[in-house]
Amino acid sequence: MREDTRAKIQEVALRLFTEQGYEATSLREIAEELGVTKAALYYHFKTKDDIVASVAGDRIAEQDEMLAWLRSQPQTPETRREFLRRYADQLEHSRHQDLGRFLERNQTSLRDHPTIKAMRMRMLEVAEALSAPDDPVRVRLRRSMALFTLHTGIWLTQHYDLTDEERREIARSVALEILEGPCGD
Amino acid sequence: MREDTRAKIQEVALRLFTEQGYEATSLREIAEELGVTKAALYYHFKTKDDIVASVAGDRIAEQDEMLAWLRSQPQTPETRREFLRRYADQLEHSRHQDLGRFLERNQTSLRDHPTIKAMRMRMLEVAEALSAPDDPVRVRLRRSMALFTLHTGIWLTQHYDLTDEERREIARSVALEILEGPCGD
DNA sequence: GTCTATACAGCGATAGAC
DNA sequence: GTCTATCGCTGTATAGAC
Repeated sequence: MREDTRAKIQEVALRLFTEQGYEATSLREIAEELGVTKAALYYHFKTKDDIVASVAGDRIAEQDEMLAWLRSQPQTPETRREFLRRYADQLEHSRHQDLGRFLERNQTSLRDHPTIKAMRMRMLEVAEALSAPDDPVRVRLRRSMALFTLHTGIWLTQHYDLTDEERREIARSVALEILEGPCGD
Repeated sequence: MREDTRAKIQEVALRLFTEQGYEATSLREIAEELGVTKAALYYHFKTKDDIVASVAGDRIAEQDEMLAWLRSQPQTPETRREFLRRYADQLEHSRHQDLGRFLERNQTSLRDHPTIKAMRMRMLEVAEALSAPDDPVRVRLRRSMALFTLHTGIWLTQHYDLTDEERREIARSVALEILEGPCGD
């Protein structure tokens, strides 16, 4: 019963941070929802930031895995397409989507947070790894935007009457369109 | 001398909010940088949020203007291209770029702020107005991503050794590429 | 009109009792 | 492992000096 207090804190905190924002959510709120006091949270986590860091760790490992795979493959259009599909599949898992939504919505608050900095750096590395060293900047930018479409697309289509699966499918197909440029690079 | 205290507050506040985040910047910081007390700020602005609202007002008017122009034109590829160019030109003015960067980085903090809500709604309306009522969702999404490229592109290319003008030119050309899709819609 | 002085509740964080 | 009590700081508010 007491063993998973830590996990419950992570769960409640991530949900409230995503709904209301990181800074707008007080430790008192989190504690009250769990039926404990603020100070009890400080037994499990050193700081408020620390709650976030504990959740973000897994995601970094996955990004590193994706990056290693991408770099181990030959730089071909098919590799890039396959990477985008894998990336989209990863986003489907709701835990990542929750974490992703949280990070997207709390960029400023967490800008100087080391774990979050590491995650953003990985994101840029991934975007860069989609291009060869001699590709011009505009090609790099276009491919980065393809990656961003997977993240943004699901949010941008929220106000249409679609299922989540349809949203993902549309985001995926637009991302693939953008990836290789007009009339196939 | 005292007349432009208000303008100076807006200027300093917007800069600090952008650099450090909205919630992470205290009114004491802003006041100290201007050589006044916190309470002086409350003479000029009712609340902290109110400082933001006062800055965002101008931008909403401009968005409405852009929207009115776009809706008054025939829905052709050339209209859309021209709109993207005008939008990019507007972004060039540093005041808008500052405001844009600020908003981008403080989405959560300001989510429930009425003026900011109005701005985000305009942004989505603009993205929607790039498409006809019977365009499929994937075409709408692609065109929205073209618009976003103008905002994001300048940030994404920050770590290359380019002038601001080169960055804008690249963002503009990639946005135009994305706008009309593979092999020109 | 423009600002200072002062007060207040709530915040993240810490110390120490149980 | 959780509590109470407390710290310095925040945004907000008002009374009153000039």
